[in-house]
Amino acid sequence: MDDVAAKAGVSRALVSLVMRDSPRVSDRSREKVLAAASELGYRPNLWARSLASGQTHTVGVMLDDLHNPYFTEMTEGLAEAAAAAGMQVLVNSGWQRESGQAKAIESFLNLRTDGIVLGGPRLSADVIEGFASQVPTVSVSIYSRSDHFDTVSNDEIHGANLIVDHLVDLGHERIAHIDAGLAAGGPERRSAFIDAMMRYGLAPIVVEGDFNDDAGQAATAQLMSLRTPPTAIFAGNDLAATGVLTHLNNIGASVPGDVSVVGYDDTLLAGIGPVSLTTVHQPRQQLGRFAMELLLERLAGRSDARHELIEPRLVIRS
Amino acid sequence: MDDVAAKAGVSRALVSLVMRDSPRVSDRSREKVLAAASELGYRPNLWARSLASGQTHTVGVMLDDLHNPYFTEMTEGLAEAAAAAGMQVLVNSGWQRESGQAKAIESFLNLRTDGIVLGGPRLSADVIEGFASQVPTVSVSIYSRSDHFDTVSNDEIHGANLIVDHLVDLGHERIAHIDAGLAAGGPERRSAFIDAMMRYGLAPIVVEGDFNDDAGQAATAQLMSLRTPPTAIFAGNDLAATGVLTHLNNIGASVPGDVSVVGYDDTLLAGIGPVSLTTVHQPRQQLGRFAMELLLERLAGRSDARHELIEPRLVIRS
DNA sequence: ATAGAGGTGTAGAGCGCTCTACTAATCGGT
DNA sequence: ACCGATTAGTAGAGCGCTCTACACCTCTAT
Repeated sequence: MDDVAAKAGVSRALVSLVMRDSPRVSDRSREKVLAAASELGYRPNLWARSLASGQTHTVGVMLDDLHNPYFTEMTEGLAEAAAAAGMQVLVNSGWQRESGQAKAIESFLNLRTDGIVLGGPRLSADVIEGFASQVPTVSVSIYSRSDHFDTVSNDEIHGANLIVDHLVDLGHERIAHIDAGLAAGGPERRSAFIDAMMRYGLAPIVVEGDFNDDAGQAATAQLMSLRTPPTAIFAGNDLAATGVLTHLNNIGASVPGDVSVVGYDDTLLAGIGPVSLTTVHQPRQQLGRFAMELLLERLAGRSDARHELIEPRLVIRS
Repeated sequence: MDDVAAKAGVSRALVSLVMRDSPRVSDRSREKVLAAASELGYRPNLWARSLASGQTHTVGVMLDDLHNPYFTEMTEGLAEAAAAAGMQVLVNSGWQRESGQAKAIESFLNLRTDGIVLGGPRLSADVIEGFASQVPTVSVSIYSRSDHFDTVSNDEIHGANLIVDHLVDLGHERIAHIDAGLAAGGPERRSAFIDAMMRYGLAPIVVEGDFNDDAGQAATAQLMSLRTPPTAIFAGNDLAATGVLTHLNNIGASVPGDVSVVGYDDTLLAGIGPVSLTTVHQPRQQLGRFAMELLLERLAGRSDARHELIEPRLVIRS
């Protein structure tokens, strides 16, 4: 910066102003500085800038699992919104473990990121509040009523109801749900399913599963070996639903002829021709954009917590 | 840091040493400092540290497309290796455009990351060399013989040959390839496809596409409207192949009955039961780990370029 | 002619660390 | 009793920026 200032015959402070697009610089000086800078190959050091200004212009994004398209698509929306606001995105994986998540967050705190976004936290609200007081924090996909951090989540109850309504409309009475244990959204979807079924006076059939293909297959094998197998299966998410399809395909059952199958999330998978899965759409990229908006509001001064619930919608396929 | 030093009754320099786990500190002082630090809730500012030390301990990872599981899985392997080496990973998307990639890299340069990893660069070797001289750079999935940056790539020629051999073995003669323009691996796959077809004395049918679902659908629509449509389609990657499947499904063509479809990459999508796509497997996480290793070697002082080629294998599905 | 306003530019003290060079204390070994 | 080596700790000058306070110049209105 000193070299550029010397070459342009101005002060270091002026170079700083030019680099930050300040309007307080005359066109003549601006040009001189820009010319000197490009000639010397000068580029401002963003970290030194952060140190001096106290703002890092970075957001730390902790993802439970980089492997899960749900989170990466959310991050995509978030990154877009961040870029528009002139912010960097720092991604850390929590490796599907609580300890990994804690480590990821610790490193964001040390880096003094301007904000933290949690994608599928496995941490209790207490723990989150612990650092949310130090840095604006938004939790995505896990609902909470905390006063200290914002949340953006899907209305799981509504989503599960959409599915049950749809299946009942089609005339189904023996509807089974493959749950997802404690994974993000799993418990809510299960209990909403049970409630909805009870409301219709139908027996809620629930088997244990997880958010992956294998679990879907195994659970379907169990369900189809019942004395009276279900006529419809609501899988915990799309990945599990494809497992359902695979098993049904293996035993020669037709879909939706013999059994109806519904997924959840409307990931890329559901839309593929031969899969064509009816599912609940969650606007993942929008979720990410929303999270970024909340963060920006916090940075702009808002101090009360906001909890956004996003309305899902049913995508009817075959 | 001053407060901690005062509280512990030592100098600021000693606090610095303790925070960096220096062996040059007595156990007694170490305990005093640690106690004072935790009492005051002190945590070192990693950016100030970077400024002073000249090392940022971050790697910038530019991904052509966050949406593509190929890249995120690669990043997963890379992030793991980075964490093991005590480095942060900064992820930026290039939004599938050359200009987006340039912007992403620009920001890494401004941040002075210790290294840059390019996941599927759409930039020419010249451009890459331009910044590779300033910061250690590894390009993943695009082969190059440059002396100025390292590459980790898949043996695309071998992969494309595996596919053509397989399809010819199945008796196909009208085989079409949907290419991926200049996207990572695209040109290599296309030219290897053409060579392999020529070797069999078969006419290489090539249409233009890209590494996404839409491009796959559009290209398939073109192919199927030919007077004599191909009996087999080799898509540039799995994502494009799912587009192929979707279109074929829409027009009522059966796979593999009417048309055989082959993808590339063996992503998550290919393994799904109802998709069951024959494809070429690339060890993506290993690719990422490899890239990180090369980067660490560079940081440790290696100055000659290394170009690693990874052998792919065919995964035969339906 | 003069004061005030607005537009440009500068000096210099930080931001929170690390690093080099140095001092002081301790430790065998002669 | 003295020496050099080792160990433990410190002072203070950076690292590359921003930011506050202030100086200077040119207008315009009185």
